[in-house]
This record gives sequence, structure tokens and C-alpha cells, in this order.
Amino acid sequence: MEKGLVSIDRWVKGSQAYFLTHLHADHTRGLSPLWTLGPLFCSPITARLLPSRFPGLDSSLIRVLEIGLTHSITLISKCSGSEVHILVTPIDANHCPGAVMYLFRGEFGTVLHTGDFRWELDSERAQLARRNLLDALGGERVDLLYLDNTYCHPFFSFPTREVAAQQVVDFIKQHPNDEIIIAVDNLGKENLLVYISQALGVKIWVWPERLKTMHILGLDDIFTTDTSLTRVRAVPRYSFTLDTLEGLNTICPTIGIMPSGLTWGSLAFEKDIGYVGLSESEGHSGEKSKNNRKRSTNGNIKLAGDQIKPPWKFQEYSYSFPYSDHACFSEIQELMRTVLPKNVFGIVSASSFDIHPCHHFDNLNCELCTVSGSEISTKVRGNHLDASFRNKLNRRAVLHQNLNRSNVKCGRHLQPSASKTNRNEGCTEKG
DNA sequence: GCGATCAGAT
DNA sequence: CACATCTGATCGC
Repeated sequence: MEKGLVSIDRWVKGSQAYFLTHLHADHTRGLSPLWTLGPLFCSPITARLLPSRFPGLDSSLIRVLEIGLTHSITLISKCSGSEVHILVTPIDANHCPGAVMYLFRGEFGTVLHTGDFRWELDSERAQLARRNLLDALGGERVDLLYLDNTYCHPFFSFPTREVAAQQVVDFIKQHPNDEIIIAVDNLGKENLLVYISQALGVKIWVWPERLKTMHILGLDDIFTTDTSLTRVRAVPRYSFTLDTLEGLNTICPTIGIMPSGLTWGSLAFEKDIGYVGLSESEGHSGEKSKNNRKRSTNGNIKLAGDQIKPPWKFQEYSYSFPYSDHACFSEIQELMRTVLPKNVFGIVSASSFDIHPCHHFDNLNCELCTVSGSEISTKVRGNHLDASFRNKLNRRAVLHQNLNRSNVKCGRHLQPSASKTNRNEGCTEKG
């Protein structure tokens, strides 16, 4: 596609149409309530959430695209001055509420931008997304795939969110006398909270802004801002620190739950970074015991591959569960097989795992793209990357070893500096 | 004083 | 590390 026509999650001058995949902050950098640069295309749910994120945003610029339908857009080529017809099909990305992928078709070829996505094909929702995608493709391959490569490495293996949610529920049930806090962002992981609420028959505390978001999403009776009503609270991830947990534990026993795909991989396991089997975990006693710390290194069960069982105790009071809103490697693999991209470009370039996606998909006959800014500038074959690939893998291994050591030292590296106070007391305090 | 941008933090 | 987010400093208007 020629330059100057469309931007996806990119909010700078120079395009005629702007597409938003979802409302996470790292995809809206540059977008502000003063936005005037062009029409903003998004899904219906994103459109409903937009005013709360960007109060005063000119609503006449918002173009709502129904998911699964193909929409026709006409733009003007800056090169030739002639009309450019673009077909765009938003596909449910199964990431956070409102998140979509965009499939673009036109004379330029077929381009799929996944935004951030999950691809759990045993869920009906993802099956429908896959059908919509295949229908829109009509048997064609994707020429250029912009891929959510967050977990694009065989290293990353974790279960579906439903399985992970059940693991969280089982864990909470095993700790009936503890307060529970769960780290979440401003958007996403709602289904985990709903699942917990329904399984345990409790409401979930959220901070006031988050409650507004829940109401916009139509989740009316499950959440509360009254801490006296429940022992389960969702708190902003940035307030989820060792300091916060220690502080809370001086008042009453409190366990932190970190839902994330980040730490769930087979390499981490080989390096023995301290997974704790579910049956091995024990009731939280509230004591800052060296025993507990020992448990995360000495008491873990060594399992292999998909036998890994959460939770992983990564801090004195905190456990990680493999609940991820990003696709694991096998799901990325499935998407690649579905669209058979001729060229691939990873959209998460800041990741330490920025090995090019094609490295893992030699058999797909796809080109390796590197980028300069937002423009695709060169295309080279992938095999020469072996050295850097190994380096990055080694770096990751060292990283996880360090992580392990830090855990033994009670997460020293995660402690905020002594001068810092808890920035979000209001979100975590009792009463 | 406000918005944009960046560094630094978890 | 950094899934995404927040705070605080700085700069230009």
C-alpha cells in the first residue's frame, strides 16, 4: 500500500484514514482529545469506550466498523491523484474489549494487521473470527502480515484463558481466609474477573474509573467500589508491588495474583526458576517466613512442557498465573498457517524477544522484513539471523537465572526505592 | 498553565 | 525483561 493512505495505531500527520485496533495506551500514543488529523476507524465497543478515554474527542471523526463485515473506503492517492478503493474487514482479535484485527484488500494486495490478539480456537468466538478471516480472504494468501509477536517464540506455552481462570479460582478457594488482589490494566482481563466472581459467588472490587469502564462494557452487577463487600480486589498493575503487598499484610493476610503470559515458557522451566505445583502450595500464613521463600526454590515440582502447573510464586506474597491476552506461540503458528503470509513484520519491536517471526516459520515461504520507521525498507532472507537469535536466547536464559536469584532474595529488584510512597493508596487500602 | 515528549519506574 | 501504565521533568507555546 502506498504511503500517506492509512495508519494503524499510529497517530501522526500524513494519512487520510486512521485505524485503532484497541484502547491500550501503547496503541494510542499520539491520540488526544484534540485529534483533528483525520477520520478514526474503530470497532463498536472501542467507539463506546473512546469518550471516557478521550473526553471531548470530536465524535464526527469517529467511524464505527462492524466486526466481521467488509467495508469499502475510498481515498485519494497522493502520487497519482486518483481514487484508491480499500476494502477493510475488522476481525475480532479476542484481546481486550473492542480489540480487532484489520484485513485490508485492494490493488495494493492483501494486508492483515493483527493489533494485539489471542487465538484460542477451542472457543466459539475465536472460531467465528477465523471463519470471518477466511471468508474475507476468499482463498487468497495475505501479502503482508503485521503480527502481534509479543510471545512469538516456541518458548512461550500457556493454556487458554478459561483454563488459567479456573486455576486462579482453585487457588483462591485454597486460600479462604486471605484477601486477594489481582493486577489488571485499565482495559482487559474482565472475563477473568467475571469468571472468579461467578465461581466464588463474590463481587469484585475495582477502583472507581475501572467501575465506569465496567459499566460502559455492560458489566453492571459484578463489580463494586465498596471494599467491605468482598475479599477479592482488582488493582492497577502499577500499584501491584512488593511494598503494597507487605503493607497490606501488616493489616491482614493478602495474596497477590499476577495474570500474565510473560513468564510461562519451557526454557524458564529448564532453568528451574521456581514453579510451584498447585498441590504443593499452602495456605498463606501471613508470616514473612524464609520457609516460604525456600519453597519457591526448594519446594517446586520439576515438570516438563505442558505439565507445568501454576501458580508460580515470584514474590513473598505474589503468584503468577498464565492468563494472557496475547497469543501463545502455538496460536501464532495457527494464525500463520491460516493466512500463509508472504511477508511478516512484528509489531512489538521493543520486545526483548524481537527475533523476527519468520525465523520460526521457515516452512511458510515468507520473506523477512525489517523496517525503518514505519516504512518497509528492506527484505532479506532469514537464515543469517542465527547468531543474533542465539544471543537473544542466551540473554533470555541469563535473565531468568537472574530472576531466580532475585526471588531467593525476596524480589529485591522489584522493591521500589525507600523514598517512594505508594502512589495508589486509594486503590488498595481497606475500608 | 497546558500539551507534547521523554526518561524512568514497576 | 516489560504484557501496559503511571509519575515527573523538561520544553515550547
